Amino acid sequence: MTEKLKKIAQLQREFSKRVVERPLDVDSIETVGAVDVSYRENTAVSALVVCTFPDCEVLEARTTKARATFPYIPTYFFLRETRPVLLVAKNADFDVLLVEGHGRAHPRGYGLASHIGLVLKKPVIGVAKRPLRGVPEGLYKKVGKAYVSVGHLVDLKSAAEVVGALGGSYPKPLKLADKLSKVRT
DNA sequence: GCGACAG
DNA sequence: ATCTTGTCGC
Repeated sequence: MTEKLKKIAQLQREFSKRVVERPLDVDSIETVGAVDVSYRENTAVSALVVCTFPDCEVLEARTTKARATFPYIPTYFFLRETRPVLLVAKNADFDVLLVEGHGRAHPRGYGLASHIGLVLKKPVIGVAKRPLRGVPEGLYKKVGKAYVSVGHLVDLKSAAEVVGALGGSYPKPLKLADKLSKVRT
């Protein structure tokens, strides 16, 4: 499997070049989406919450289930959560998306948030609770307790502004998505 | 053997 | 992430 991972690592370095970093007009943002995934045995439950920006009034909330097909391996996290995230974010509408995980703040400059951004072709911001080892501090910015990094179609400054405008120690939309994904049925 | 890191 | 009671602290 390590051989497979080496190929994946090379792909990450290549896709990393496709990531677009540019200012995002924060004043024109009207809605923010947030996705998080929780696990129950072999099932991945993903949740999406779309809120108004920056007041966080919930406009939409949905969940979806999928089989967890790949284990969690640090720096290869996107292999595990891309499917669940894309499933729940499909056809959803938002100006910018917050993803639980890193974007550029990754050893190869390409985490889950970057991958989701390239696939959706929408602005995505990576938000994590802890930094990954061996990642230059300049690749992320700490806002409250959140480690913010560029996912796609946004630059670090704008990304930090967006998360900062949401207030709180950790972005509320993500807290809601986290909570929703853990609802027992 | 040592070290150990998004979720 | 998840398994889990009580418990220390703001």
